[in-house]
Amino acid sequence: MATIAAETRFEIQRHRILKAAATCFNEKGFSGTSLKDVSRQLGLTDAALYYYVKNKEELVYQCYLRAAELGRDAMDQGRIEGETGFEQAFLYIRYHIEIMVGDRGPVAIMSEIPSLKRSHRNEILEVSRRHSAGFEQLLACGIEDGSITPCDVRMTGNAIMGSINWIPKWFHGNAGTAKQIHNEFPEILMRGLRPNVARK
Amino acid sequence: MATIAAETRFEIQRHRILKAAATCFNEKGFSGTSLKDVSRQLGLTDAALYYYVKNKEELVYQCYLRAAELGRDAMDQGRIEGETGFEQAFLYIRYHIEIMVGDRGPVAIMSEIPSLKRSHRNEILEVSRRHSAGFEQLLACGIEDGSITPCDVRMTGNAIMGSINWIPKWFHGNAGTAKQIHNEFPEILMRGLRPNVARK
DNA sequence: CAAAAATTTTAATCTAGATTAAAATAATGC
DNA sequence: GCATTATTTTAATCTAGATTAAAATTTTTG
Repeated sequence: MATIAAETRFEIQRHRILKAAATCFNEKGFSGTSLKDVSRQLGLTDAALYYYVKNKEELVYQCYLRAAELGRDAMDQGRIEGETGFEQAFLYIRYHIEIMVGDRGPVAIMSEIPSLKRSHRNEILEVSRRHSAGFEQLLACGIEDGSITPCDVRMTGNAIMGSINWIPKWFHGNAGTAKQIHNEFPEILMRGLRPNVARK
Repeated sequence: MATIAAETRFEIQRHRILKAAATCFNEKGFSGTSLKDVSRQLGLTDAALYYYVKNKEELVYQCYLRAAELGRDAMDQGRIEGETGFEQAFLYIRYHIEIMVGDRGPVAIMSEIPSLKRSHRNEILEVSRRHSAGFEQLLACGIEDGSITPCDVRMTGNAIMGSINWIPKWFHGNAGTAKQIHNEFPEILMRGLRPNVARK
């Protein structure tokens, strides 16, 4: 078999595990998925997982870290490529969703932060807050530069992020739907924010 | 102590239990909450819960049934009171959110349907589908009567319901925020759907 | 108030699933 | 191919938490 540097091999397997775990967690929740659920997907034994993560809590934590990283990447890219605040927000959403429903997914929904141990919980909460704040900032910039109609950025952000976070609850890997989602969702989520030339 | 008819007393307690359970489930998930978590909130023993529900699965099931009922009520009321499709959808959202963040809440998020036993799962899925379909129909009516701008009602419905479903993940009972949510959210979720007199 | 019914608790039992240690197997470098 | 390192499995252990039965307590009814 092709020789692969140890670290790479390890990282690949670790990565597969995180994706399998994310699938399970999204579907059945943290406590609802057993390590056997995860390992079975990979043709492994549950005990094998302990070679890659310290324990189950660590597994969720890593999933969340990865989710945060992917979200951050999407936002960075949106920031770079968009001109106006609107475009930046729009592109961020587009990229984030593309990742969630595409090959790099599934991405774990951070819906069980309370299950994490204190230090991890605090870290994820912090990262999560930063992400929300970043999005709100995009919106604020858009309002500033006139590309977004004035609104409560906190609540608007919550609404949009909620929609995005909920996607894995109803999307289960159908390719057609995936295309539909990433084609339509950014527009659906942002269309209320276009400043109107004339509205009574 | 004031004498209360047995059935009423039972129903009251049962109801308190469902609300306490919904709080826990929303926060920590199905498997993540122990019956002790629920009973502790009420000053009871975990064993006492078995007088009201057959088992833990039944408890979630009942929570979901109640959530479905409240959602249905809100939609009915929106249908009755609104004139146009837009108004009906808007009012439904308003009422539903009012319930979720108000005194009748918390309402359980139906995020762990897979944890239900088959028959319950099927029933909840059916009810849930019906609810989505009902909302999509409101949107379709709105498009029909010109109060809503043409759009993909399936995807738009998913987006809006996702926002709503996610609310309990970040709202934790603060009265000020509650007011803000139910004042602003309906507008935030629906503002993209107003037909525009003029848009390039 | 006393009997009957309703509600709750106490004290077990039982099980799934997390975790671990030691053994077995596979991959790699020389 | 051999020695070493990496990976996985087998086979225990251990524990939290669901569930239950019987006893205790509280409420209701006549």
